[in-house]
Amino acid sequence: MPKPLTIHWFRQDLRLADNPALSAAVDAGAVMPVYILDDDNAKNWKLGGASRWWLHHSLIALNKSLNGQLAFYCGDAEKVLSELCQQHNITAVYWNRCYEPWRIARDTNIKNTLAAQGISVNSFNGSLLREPWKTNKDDGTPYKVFTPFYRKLSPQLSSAQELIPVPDLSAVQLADDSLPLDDLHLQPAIPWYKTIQSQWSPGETGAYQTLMQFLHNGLERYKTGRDFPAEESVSRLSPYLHFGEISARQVFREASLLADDYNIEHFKREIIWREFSYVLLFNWPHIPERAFKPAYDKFPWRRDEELLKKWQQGQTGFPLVDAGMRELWQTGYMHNRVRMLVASFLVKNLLIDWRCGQAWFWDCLVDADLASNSASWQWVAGCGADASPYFRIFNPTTQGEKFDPHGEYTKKYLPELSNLPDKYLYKPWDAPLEVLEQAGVTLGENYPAPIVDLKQSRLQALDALALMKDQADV
DNA sequence: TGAAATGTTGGGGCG
DNA sequence: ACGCCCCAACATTTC
Repeated sequence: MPKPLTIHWFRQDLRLADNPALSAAVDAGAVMPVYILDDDNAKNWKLGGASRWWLHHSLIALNKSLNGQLAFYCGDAEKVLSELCQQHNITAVYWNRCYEPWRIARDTNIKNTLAAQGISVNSFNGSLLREPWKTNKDDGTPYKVFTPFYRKLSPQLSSAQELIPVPDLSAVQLADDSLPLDDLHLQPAIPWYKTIQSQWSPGETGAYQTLMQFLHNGLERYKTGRDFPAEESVSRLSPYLHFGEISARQVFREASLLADDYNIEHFKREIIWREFSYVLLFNWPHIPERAFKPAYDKFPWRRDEELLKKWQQGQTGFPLVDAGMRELWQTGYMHNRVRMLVASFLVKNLLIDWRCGQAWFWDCLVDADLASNSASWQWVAGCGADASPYFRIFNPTTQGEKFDPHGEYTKKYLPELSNLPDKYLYKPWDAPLEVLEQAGVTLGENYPAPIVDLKQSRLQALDALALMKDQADV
C-alpha cells in the first residue's frame, strides 16, 4: 500500500534540519512541501520590503535543497490549503507554530476547517526554546519582567537538547499547480536591494555559516564587544532566526557545546530576550498596535512628516544617528547599540510616536519580527513591559564618543565626515570653522545642521513625559 | 542596556 | 605652614 500523501506547510521554518513538523510529515507519508504568501490575512503586518527580498532568496535556497520540489502559492492560506487537500487526497497537514496574533487566528480557523474535512492537522514547536504558554510564573500569570523570567528559564535550558536530523527527502513531491516563485512578486521592481544583496546569504547554509563564524570569532569578546558597532562581535543571526533558517534550539545547543563563560552566558541571554518578546506578544497581542502601559497612548506625539523623513533618511545632523539610519537603508540591518540610540532619538528628542519608528523598521529590516520589533520599540519608548524608564534619554554625542570613538562605524556610512577629527566627529556644530573647512564639511550643505537642540529637546521630553505620568497617576 | 546635576575628595598653585 | 581656591576625578542622586 502506498504511503499517504501529506503536506508540510513551510512558514517561518525555512530549513530542513531540526524541523519537527517536516520530520513528522516525512514519517507519516509522502510529503508535498508548500509555501503560501498570505498577504490577505496579514492586514497591517504584511511583510516589509527588505523582508520580502530576504524571503525571495530564502525560498530559492530552500527549493534548491528540496530539489525543486517546493510549491508556491499566493493568497488566503485556508483557501489554498483546502483546495490542495481536496485535489490531492491529502490525509494530513503539518506545520510549525507561529505566534503573530493574525497567524494564530488564521491557523486556528484552518485547523477547524481541515478537521471538518477529515484531515488531521499537526502543529509543532519549531521556533522557540519554550512555548510561551509554558513559561508562566508559579501563580500562573505570565512574566512581565525580564530578569526573573531569565532566572527561571535559563537553568531549565542548560542541558543541551537533542536536535532533529534532516529527514529522508526521497519521497518528496512537487504539487503540479505551483506558481513560479517570481509570481509571488517578492522582488521589488526597483532594484534598491543591490547593496543589501552583497551583505547576506539567506538560507539554511548561510545561517549555519553565520552561526559558526560567530561562535568561533565574535563570541570570544561578545559581552563587551557587542556594544561597539565597528566590531564584528555580534552574531547577525536575527534574520536567519526570524525566517527559521536556523532554530533557536540549534543556536542554543551549539553555544552550549562551547566551554561556558560569561560571553556565552550573555549571548544565551539575548536568545532568551527573543523568547521574552514572544511571551509578551502572545499574552498581550495588542503590543504591535498599542502601548503596554496605556498612559502612553494618550501622549501628544508630534506629527511632523518633515522631521520623521529626516530621521528615516539619516539626515538629522547627529552623526551616529545618521550612520545607523543609513546602515539600515543600505544593508537591511542595524547594530543593536545604534538601534537603541536612533529609537531613543526619534521618541525622546523628536517626540515622534514610537509606532512610526516601528513601521519604518518593519519595512527596512531584513530581520523584521513582530515580537522583537514591537517589544523592543516599546522598551525604548518606555511604554513597554519592563521598559526603559521615561527619563533615560541617550545622548547621540556621548554614545558616539563612547562606542565608536574613532568613527570607524560612523564614517563608513557618512563618508562626507571622513576627515573630521575624533574630537568634533559627534558635535560638528561645535567645531571651529577652520576645522570644518579643513575636513571639507559645510554644515547645511554637505552635512545637515542638527535638526533639534539636544539639551532643550531633552528637557522638553522630560517635562512632557513627567506630566503624562502625573496625569496617569491621578 | 543613560545622562546631567550635585556632592565629595584630594592634589596643586598661590598668597 | 596654612587656608583658600580651583578643578579633575570619582561617587551619588535625580530626572
